[in-house]
Amino acid sequence: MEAINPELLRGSLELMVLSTLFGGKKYGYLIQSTLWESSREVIEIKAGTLYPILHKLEKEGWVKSQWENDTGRRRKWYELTTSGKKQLRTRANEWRQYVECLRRVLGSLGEMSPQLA
Amino acid sequence: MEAINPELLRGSLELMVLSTLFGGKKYGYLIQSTLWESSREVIEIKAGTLYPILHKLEKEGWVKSQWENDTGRRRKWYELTTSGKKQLRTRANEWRQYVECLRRVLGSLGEMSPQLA
DNA sequence: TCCGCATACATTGCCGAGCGATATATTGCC
DNA sequence: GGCAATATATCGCTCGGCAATGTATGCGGA
Repeated sequence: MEAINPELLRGSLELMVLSTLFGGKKYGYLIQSTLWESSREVIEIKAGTLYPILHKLEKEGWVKSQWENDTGRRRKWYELTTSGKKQLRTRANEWRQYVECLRRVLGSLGEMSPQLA
Repeated sequence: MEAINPELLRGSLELMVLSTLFGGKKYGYLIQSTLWESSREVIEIKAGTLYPILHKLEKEGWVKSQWENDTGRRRKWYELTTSGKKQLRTRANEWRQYVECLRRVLGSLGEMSPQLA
C-alpha cells in the first residue's frame, strides 16, 4: 500500500496563494482581497495564516519579495520565481488528481436523493 | 466578509468514511480496504485515524454500531443512521462547492504550460 | 506444530495547518 | 480629533491526521 502526497489532504491555501501570484506581482493585503474576489466571496484567508505562508514560500525560494519605499503606504510586494511557477504547476496537478480521486470515492452517491444544497 | 465552513478546508476523511458506509453496513477494516479500492489505491486511511473518526461519528449519532459475536473474528459493524445520511448529503454538497470554488481560483492557470504531471 | 502474516480494534502522543488575538503604523474620511 | 480601512507581523491555541504501540485471533506454509 502506497499513497498520495498527504500534504494536500491538508489545506490548499498555499496553492491558492501561489495561483493568485501567477496573475502578477502582489502584496499581502492585495493577495487577500484578490483571493476573496476570485473565489466569489468564499475564501477569506486570514492575516495570521497568510503572512506565515508568504514567509515560508520565500524561504522555499518559490517567491521573492521587495519592500515598496516610494509611495506612502508600506507594502511588501511578492513575485513568483521560476521554481515557484514549477511548484505551482505541480501543486495544481496534485489538486486535480485529488479531486478526481474524491469524485470516484463519492461516485456511488449519484443515486442519492439529489437535493441540491 | 463572511466565509464557508472552515471544517472542509481541513480533511475530507469523515466525508469519505460516511460515503463508504452509504454502500452498505461495514466494519472498520473493511471500510479501510473499500476506500483503498474505490480510490484506486490512493486513499489509505490509517487505523489511528479511522477508529477515532468512527467513534466520533457514532457519538454524533450519524452511525450506529453492533459487535459481531457469532463468527470467530471479532468485528464491529457500522451502519449509517437517518441523520447520518443527511449529514453525508450536506458534506458532499459542501465538498462539491469547495471544488467549484477552487476551480474558479485556479481558473487563470488554464493558460499555464499544460504539462501533464 | 508453530511461526509469521494478515486481520481487527483501540489508545497515546506528536506534528503542523489555520486562525484568533494582539500589536504597530499609516492613510483617508467625517 | 476620532474611527475605519489598509498593511504587516507574531504568539499561542485547537484540532485533524498519523506513527507507534498494544492486544488478540485466524490462517497458511515450512
